[in-house]
Amino acid sequence: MDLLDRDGLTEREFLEHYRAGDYERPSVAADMVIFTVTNMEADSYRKLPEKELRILLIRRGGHPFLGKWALPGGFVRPGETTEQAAVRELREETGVAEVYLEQLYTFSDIGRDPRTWVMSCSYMALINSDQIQLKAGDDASDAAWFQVSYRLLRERKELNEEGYVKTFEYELKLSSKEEELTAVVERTLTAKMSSTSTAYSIVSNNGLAFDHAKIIACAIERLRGKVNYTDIALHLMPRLFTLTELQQVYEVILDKELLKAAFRRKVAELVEETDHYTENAGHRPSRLYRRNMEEYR
Amino acid sequence: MDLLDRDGLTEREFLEHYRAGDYERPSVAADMVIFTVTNMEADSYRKLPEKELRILLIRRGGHPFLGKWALPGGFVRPGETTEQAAVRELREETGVAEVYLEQLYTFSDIGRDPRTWVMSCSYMALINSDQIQLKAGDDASDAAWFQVSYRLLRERKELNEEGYVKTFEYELKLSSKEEELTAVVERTLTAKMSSTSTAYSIVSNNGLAFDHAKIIACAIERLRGKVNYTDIALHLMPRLFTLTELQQVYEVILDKELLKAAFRRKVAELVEETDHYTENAGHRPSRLYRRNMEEYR
DNA sequence: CCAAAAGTGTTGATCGTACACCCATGA
DNA sequence: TCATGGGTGTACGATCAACACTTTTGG
Repeated sequence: MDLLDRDGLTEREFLEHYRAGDYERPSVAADMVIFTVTNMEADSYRKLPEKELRILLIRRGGHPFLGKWALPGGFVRPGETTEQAAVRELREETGVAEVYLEQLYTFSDIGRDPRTWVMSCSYMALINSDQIQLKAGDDASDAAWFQVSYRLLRERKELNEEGYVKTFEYELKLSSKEEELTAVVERTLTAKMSSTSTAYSIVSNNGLAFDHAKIIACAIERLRGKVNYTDIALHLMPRLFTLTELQQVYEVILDKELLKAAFRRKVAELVEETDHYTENAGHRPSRLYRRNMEEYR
Repeated sequence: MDLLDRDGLTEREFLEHYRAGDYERPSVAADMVIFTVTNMEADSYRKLPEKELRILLIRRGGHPFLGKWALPGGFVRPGETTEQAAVRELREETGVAEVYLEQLYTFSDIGRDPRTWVMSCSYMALINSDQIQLKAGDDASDAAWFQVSYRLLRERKELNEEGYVKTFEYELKLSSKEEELTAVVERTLTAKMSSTSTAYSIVSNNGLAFDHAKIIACAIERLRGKVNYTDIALHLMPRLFTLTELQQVYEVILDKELLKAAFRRKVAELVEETDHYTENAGHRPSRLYRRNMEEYR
């Protein structure tokens, strides 16, 4: 089984003498969009608190993009996978270890980092509100949770001789107590006879570093897509929750209102009843549920 | 707007003096799973040819994995995105320029390439049978189209105190005229209270280089998933095709038989009628359709 | 009492599955 | 003529949207 190559070397000999060439290599960063859901206390004692979808951003303390807000992340180190790098960064920034983590997309546009050749392998993480309080903003004022809003602004379609081009413009708004960042991200779908391709581009950007507006847009779209056919949203819930709370989370992710009866039937098999109820709520107590670990997906 | 950093530099000054550190960097390769569908001529003059799903593999001419079969691909060069690298490789290997191209996943396991630190940003390409004949195996006997079969072998589920582990074992079989490669790929879904993660691993592997069995499995799963809710399969069709041919392509991708009536209703809005018909078929002529460029997705 | 939410039942539309049936061709 | 595929109609069940209605609490 010792095949010899053109130079008469076995694989072992080849590897022993292998020298990585002098080709230029990119740096690879793992950047993460960390989602959580928080409560906005309501005025009336009867009303339930409203839910808000938030992501964690870090203020840049050095060039480039000094003072702008960026996704938590960092370079992948030797001996580490991109996923391990993401987990490491996550723990450094939030102190949280066990979360839902999913690779999103690898961005490699030239010039996306003005310093040098850097690709970003991006991840989405979901943290529930239980875990979040442990260690909120570690590096003090340099980290903050921003409320997310992502809405379709405009939709265009142009036909040409070989196909069509569809353009979707989304407005991404991120707001913390002190700041509001806005970006417009465009998704372009180019359909020709024998090809179809999708490309993102940043139309305008106020306050976000690098191409992170794209990455955030990508994450929100993935989250919205998956919410409908997986139990992914349950990773944003504390251990015990009411079905109304779960519905609020779905609503805040999808940015649209859902019907109660239909929603309950839909999520019925994703959750499990407990014998616990909410108390002192100003209205009828609500049964508490937990994630169903028995079935599905 | 000229912010100064800790060293009193503007962004421009900082960038002018920026020197990429001596950190070790990974090589990044773009590897592609190129799918096409071919006809297997049938015996009887009445019968339609059977469709086969195929992917392109290249035989390794040097260490490591000398003699094994690998996905077409190569290192991403400076000044190039991973997608551009994929397009370049695609043209080099097949001579085809306009195809459906989609990024799949970035694999970064340590040791996946025994030579050095290499990540693989993987892509899936779909080529229709019109394009394919132009330039089949460029590098002669070193490239070949392999018929794909990917079947669930076993499914396990283990419960433990903090959640469960589900394991799916798939058999990947790739056959060309001369060779048959087999691999078993395992997908493991680990669900704990506040996290869920999926991991692929190669259980056995006979004839494929690197971790390419994983990449191929990933591509097939993506293709199967998308077939059901997009018009992606149309990229595998020639310009004009019958609905039965399209159905055959769906069947060969999903590896299951579909009902004619239901299928036709489902794809009705993805295609457009033409006034052309098949001829000399040994049975009733069939209307030819083309991809509908008006609507959807 | 009553505001607010918890929770359930019904109806009609849409969609997928399954099956049955008739039509048209050319060797 | 008849094997083979082309093409359509219908019926049943599951799922989902929309709405209406009853129940239960705490101030």
